[in-house]
Amino acid sequence: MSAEKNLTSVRRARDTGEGKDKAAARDELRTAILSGEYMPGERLVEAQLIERFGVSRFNIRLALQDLSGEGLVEIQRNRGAQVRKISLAETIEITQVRMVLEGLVAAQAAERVTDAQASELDEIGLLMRRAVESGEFRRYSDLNQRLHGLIRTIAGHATADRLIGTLRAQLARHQFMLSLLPGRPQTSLPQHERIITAIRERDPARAETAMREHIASVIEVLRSLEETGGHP
Amino acid sequence: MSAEKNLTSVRRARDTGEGKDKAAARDELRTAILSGEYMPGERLVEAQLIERFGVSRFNIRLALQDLSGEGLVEIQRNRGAQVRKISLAETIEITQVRMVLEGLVAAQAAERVTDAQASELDEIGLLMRRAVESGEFRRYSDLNQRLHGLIRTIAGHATADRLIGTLRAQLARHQFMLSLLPGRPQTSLPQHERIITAIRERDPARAETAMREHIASVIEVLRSLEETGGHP
DNA sequence: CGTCACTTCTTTGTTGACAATCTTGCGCGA
DNA sequence: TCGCGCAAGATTGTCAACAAAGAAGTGACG
Repeated sequence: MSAEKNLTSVRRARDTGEGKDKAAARDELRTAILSGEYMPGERLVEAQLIERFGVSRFNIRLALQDLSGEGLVEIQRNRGAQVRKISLAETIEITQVRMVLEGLVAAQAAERVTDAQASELDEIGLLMRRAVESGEFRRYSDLNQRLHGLIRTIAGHATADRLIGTLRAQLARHQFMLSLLPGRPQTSLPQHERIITAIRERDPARAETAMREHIASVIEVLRSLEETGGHP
Repeated sequence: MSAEKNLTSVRRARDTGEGKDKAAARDELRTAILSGEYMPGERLVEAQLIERFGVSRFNIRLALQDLSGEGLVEIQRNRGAQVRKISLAETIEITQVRMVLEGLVAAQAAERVTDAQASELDEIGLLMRRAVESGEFRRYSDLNQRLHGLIRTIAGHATADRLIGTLRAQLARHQFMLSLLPGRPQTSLPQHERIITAIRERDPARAETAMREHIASVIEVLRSLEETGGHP
């Protein structure tokens, strides 16, 4: 059962120059955490992870170390690792950082977008509108991710891209909840359309403003949760 | 000679909950890299580091792993670690990210500044003006760091703070060069004063704009270097 | 009945040896 | 002389056993 997995992981190890099993363990464990399989605060006992992933303890520890660097896991000396808890206050901070970073990326996307990419943006916008009109919220959420991802691709800003990726991962659980709040799609759809329009018209300043307003409205929601006592 | 060092590192290990020698090795190695003791591209051979820091190989590896996460070191499988080279293009990207992050921090500082902190800002501004007038560029550079640090303290934005710290570290060498460019202080002094004024008057939007203009002018300098072929 | 010290067990941290890989220097032949 | 393979050395990657720390259970004492 582990033969094929070993082969692929070895293959990738050759290509990327990473520890053969460490990378596999890290990726699988990250996926497990993001999918909610391990809850925040839950202890990650090395022996259990060894059994689950079939990887040596050495590589498990390296993987945990990596995820600690990504902010998904917290390691306490002699006390092991646990899934990091992220408070609502910290969620707001992270989203604020995402706001300015994605704003930067949107501006650069507006400077670099090609005609082909512009029509791709338009298409996503169209699909989003349809999804909202027909109440397909899950599909809308997927399109949302695809839109932000495409904008990041267009911008080609590796540094911002990497940071946004790790920040988004830390909020994976919260974002999921947010997109399901009542009225959210009706609020965010026009925001998304403004972002698309600004990038398509190659207007960096307006693209940045539109992106920031969009994420600022997410922060507003988070702040309101803070007051009504909606705990993480 | 290593007795006292071991004592302090053990002490800190207890307090922070980190590996006793790993943290020491990481900090010392980072300092060595930032001070230019190891040049970009230079190989960091584990055996040498063991001898230099008097730390076990295990902890040296952990330290290298950490610094890799900070972007100071690049690790290639079976080929060891080397000081990461940062191209001019990447320097620009990193500075762009710093621009938006420090802008965010400046805005939040304007919202939270106390009267005592406001006068401290004023004082730094005064000292900066004096330093420029008397041509003390080294002192001006120090005050520059102190100003940005104070703003970050006032803002109290842990997430942005941490990211800015790692980004600044990656550029440590370049920043040093930049502050010595002819005419730089005359350009940046009024920018700094505008930042101080905006924060003191508790105007977040203007504080953010001023900070971004300040760092944008750094990016302009970098872009000009890019064209004249001023290599990293 | 609660609490404190002690013991036991679980879990993590560290080390040294060994294996895999890369690099370097050498010799051979064209 | 130059290029090519091969072997020796250097360097990193991995593992399994051991040491140390923390957590949990136990029993005696107030």
